[in-house]
Amino acid sequence: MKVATFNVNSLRARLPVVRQWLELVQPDVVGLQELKCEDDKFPYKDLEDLGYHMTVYGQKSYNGVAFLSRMEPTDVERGFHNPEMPSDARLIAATFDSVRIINSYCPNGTALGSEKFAYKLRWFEEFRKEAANLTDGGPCLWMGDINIAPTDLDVFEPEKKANAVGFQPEEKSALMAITDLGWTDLFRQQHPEEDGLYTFWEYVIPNGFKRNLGWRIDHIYANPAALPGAGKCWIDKEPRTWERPSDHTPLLLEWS
DNA sequence: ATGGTTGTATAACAA
Repeated sequence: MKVATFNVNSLRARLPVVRQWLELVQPDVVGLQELKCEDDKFPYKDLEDLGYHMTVYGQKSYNGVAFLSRMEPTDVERGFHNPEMPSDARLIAATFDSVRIINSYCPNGTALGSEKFAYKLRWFEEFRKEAANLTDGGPCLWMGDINIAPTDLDVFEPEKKANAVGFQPEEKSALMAITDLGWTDLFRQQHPEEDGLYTFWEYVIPNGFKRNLGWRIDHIYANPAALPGAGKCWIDKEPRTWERPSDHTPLLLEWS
């Protein structure tokens, strides 16, 4: 089956792009991020004719994650288990046939030294704790907008990013503390040397997409049990070229 | 050059 992750930056604003892309690519499971709507404003009726189950965890204005899937998922979980964590809608997990998929919209961090930056690090630490047991069990994929570029290959002009949120040593360490437990970055595994392969281009940089001034911050990770099922992993840049695009573009995985 | 754009609590904030 074809699995995808796509930060849509408002699903309602992105309906034409998302519909066209679903019809063109025919993915079996899609993890969406940045819905920017509450559950009761989710555009179920605008998507129902495309034949997807919709499993939603939304909130007002910000964040929000969902699955669109051909098959009905089981064992849906929303948010962290830890009740001490804020209840922002950034995390949804479900099982599709035999594979567990975690779809996350990791915090952006906003600015160095800010409360939101501290929350980002706390969020990754909590995720590390809660996901620690998942690398020992059955097949599991972790995907989404990770909001961290792991290496110099993953961002334009890395030498100028000393103060850039998403490229700080403590952010990379927070991500590595998770991936070191046994998560493989499938796209990087398949493109171990190549730079300039991005999933996100800021709106604010003039012609940033055309000039390929981007970041690879959307990832799909496989645990050890999921590795044998992982086929090709690729970035689909096409929807970023369409009218009123998201600032992100989808990352896909062939899974069997 | 601390700019630029897009989205949502249509004012200010988030990204």
